[in-house]
This record gives sequence, structure tokens and C-alpha cells, in this order.
Amino acid sequence: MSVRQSLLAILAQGPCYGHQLRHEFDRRTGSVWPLNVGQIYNTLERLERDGLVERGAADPHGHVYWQITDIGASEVDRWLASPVARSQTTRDELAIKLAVSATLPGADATRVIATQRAASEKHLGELTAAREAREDDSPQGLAWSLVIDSMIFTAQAELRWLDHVQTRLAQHPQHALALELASERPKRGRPARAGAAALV
Amino acid sequence: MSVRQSLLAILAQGPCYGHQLRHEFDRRTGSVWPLNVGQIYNTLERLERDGLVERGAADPHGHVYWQITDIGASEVDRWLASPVARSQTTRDELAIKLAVSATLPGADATRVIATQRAASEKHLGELTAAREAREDDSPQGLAWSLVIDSMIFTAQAELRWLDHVQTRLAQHPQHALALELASERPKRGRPARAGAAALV
DNA sequence: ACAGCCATGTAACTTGTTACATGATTTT
DNA sequence: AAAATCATGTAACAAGTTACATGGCTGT
Repeated sequence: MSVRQSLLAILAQGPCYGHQLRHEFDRRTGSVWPLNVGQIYNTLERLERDGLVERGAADPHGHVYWQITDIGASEVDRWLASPVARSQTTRDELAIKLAVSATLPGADATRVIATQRAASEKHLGELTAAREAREDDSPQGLAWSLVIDSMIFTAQAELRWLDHVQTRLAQHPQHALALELASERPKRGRPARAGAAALV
Repeated sequence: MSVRQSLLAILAQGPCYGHQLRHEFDRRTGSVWPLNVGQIYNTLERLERDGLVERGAADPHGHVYWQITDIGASEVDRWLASPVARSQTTRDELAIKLAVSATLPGADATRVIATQRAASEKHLGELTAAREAREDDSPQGLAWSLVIDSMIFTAQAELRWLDHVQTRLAQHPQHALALELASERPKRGRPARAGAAALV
């Protein structure tokens, strides 16, 4: 949803045409996430379908300006006023992967962690280097550095978690997590149940 | 990709039928991310289409067992041996939202941060409470707590970053990030360019 | 003329996700 | 008999992403 919402929020500032939207998105996010141009037009058509934007007439240059509707504007307000709903169903790729691979009797969770750790550390190093190499006080530079900082914080948390997992696994007997496939084949309608956990 | 890959990895342990796969995924990820049953069958059909699994005959109970192919097994190996490719194109919803909203002259980035901070803090509190409320030394409990820990680490990083952003914004004059729409309408083929940043 | 970029658009596809239909079996 | 659960499946959709077609303008 972030691309869609971002484009809509930019349109809330005034009418734009396709390539201009791409440019604006790039400026504001520090050109960190390159956006395929085609996606702009797809997204605009979907926003139009949903009544959030309107297609204006082409200007002399052939630029097709799009403008936000009232519904679209209120959608932007709603977006800005509500927090990003993390966690509820948001799946974390690494957490899933590690949880699953740690419970596979065959797979070596320690190796998975080591591989990931090396990659994450390399990534963090690249981010830090890029961060220090660039000194830029412009609004764009500020936006860029904040996005990079976000990635740095995330990478650090990832490394901390990896170490944490390794420590906890080391405290348990070999492959304490390993789970065989539930072998009992449940008869129709009366299978064995495992305890369910409620979080949210 | 995580659901798809996880189901494939589970199938690498032995043939399973649909509901069994759901159950296995739930056990291994601590029932944190509920998986709609329909998704299992969709995913299985797509895996079959891609030649990674094969559909077996139904057993007397009517259970349709699926088994992994050689190609599927090597895909699992590849998955376990390669790190999760974070960061390259992975968009961070919150980072995008904050970067965009901070550059909107109309929007109040401080308020966005405050709203998010409250939500993230509440979320972290719930996670911590759930974490402490459950004492479970079973393999499932261990898997569950590792997943919850991952969420806790992530939430903490999120809070740190939010504070960091707020601090940095406070050091700058009001709305230092605000970016108006590029007003100059570029003539076809020769628009004004803004400096591009290279990271990766 | 040609290469390169700007600009709009279209078609196809991926993964994730939900809603719904259908039936069997077990519990109450 | 009714409710609940297990089980398989189908159809549709959302958002993201890419590849491609087409044409205009500009600089060499």
C-alpha cells in the first residue's frame, strides 16, 4: 500500500503527471527505492477506478495531469492520522524463515544464522559507509539520510536478534526445536490437536 | 515468498496434505501468523505448476498427499543456503510514509511521528506482556518466543528510529524537509534534473 | 540520421489474501 | 437433528513489479 498511498499523498499537493510523480517520489524518499515508471500508470489507473483521483486533459506538451478527488484527499488525511499497522498480520520474512528452518530436523539452523549474519553485517557496513560518505544538508539529503538511518536501525536490530537466537539455541540440547512431522494421521474430523497460542 | 518457501521446506521432510501443512506451519511459527486454509491449496497448485511438488493419490480418508520433487528439494537447499535479501528493493512502509509525509508542506510530520510512537509503544508493551505471561519450554514454545522476540527487537528499533527522526527534525528550522512540487513544467525531453543518489 | 531520454500506456505475471461452496465426520 | 470441525477446492481480487510498444523531442 505504501506506493499507492505515497503517490496519492503527493497528488494532494497539486496535480501531477506520471513522470513528475515518479520524480517527486524519488526526491522525497532519497532515491533509495527506484520506482518502475510503468507502476505509476498502473497505480494511477487503480486510484482512478477507486474514485480517489481524476484524469485531467492533456496539456499542450502532452502531459496528462491527474488531480485528487475529495474522497482521495480524505483518504490521505486518514492515512496521515493513523499509524502503520505493523505486527498484526505483517509477516517477517527472516523470522518465518528462521523459525521454520530451526524446526526442520534436517536443516542446520546454526548455518542459516551464520549465513544471514554475514549478509546482514555486510549490508550494515555498506549502509554506514554510504551514510558517512554523503554530506548533504539539502532537504533531499535530509530525507535520504533518514531513510538510510531507518535501514541502519533495522539492520542493527536484525543482528541483535540473530545473536539472541543463537544464544538461546546454544542453551538447549542439540536441535531442541526440531519437530518431526505429526505422524499420526488424524481420522477425518478428529485429529490430534496441539495447544494454540493467542497473542493479539 | 515466505509462505511458499516455508510450505516447500516442510514438504521436504515428507509428504503432507493440505490441513496438515497448515498445522505444521502453525506449530513452527508459534501460531503467530494465522494462515488461511485456502492459501495452502493455492500455494500448492502454484508449486505444482512450477514443478516443485507433485500431487499424490488420495488415501482412504480422502487426504491428498503432496510430495516434493527433486527440483523442489534443491530449491529448498538454495533457500536455506542463501540469506534473506533485505534492503535492496524491500520497501519499508513506515520509512516511506515518514519520508513522504515529512516532505509534504501541508502535513505535520511531528504529529505523524507522535501517533506512530504511541501505537508502536503500545504494541511493544503487548508483546512484552505476552512474552512474560507465557512460560513454555516445549519446542513450540521456544519457536514462539523467538518469533515474539523478533517482533520485540523490531519494535524497539522502530521506536529508536522515531525518536531519532524527531530529534533530527527538531534541529532544523520548521519544516526543513518540506518540498514543493517541482513547479517548472519540463518541456518534453529536457526537464530539470535533481541530483541522483547512488547507494547500492 | 541516430542515439538517448522523456512520456504514456498496456499486458502479463507474482505472491498474498479472502470469501465462498461442498461434503464428511464427530460431538452434543 | 444441529453444531462444530476437518478437509478440499474454486474464484476473485489487491498490490507490486516487469517487459514491452509507441512516439516525441533533443543533441550530436
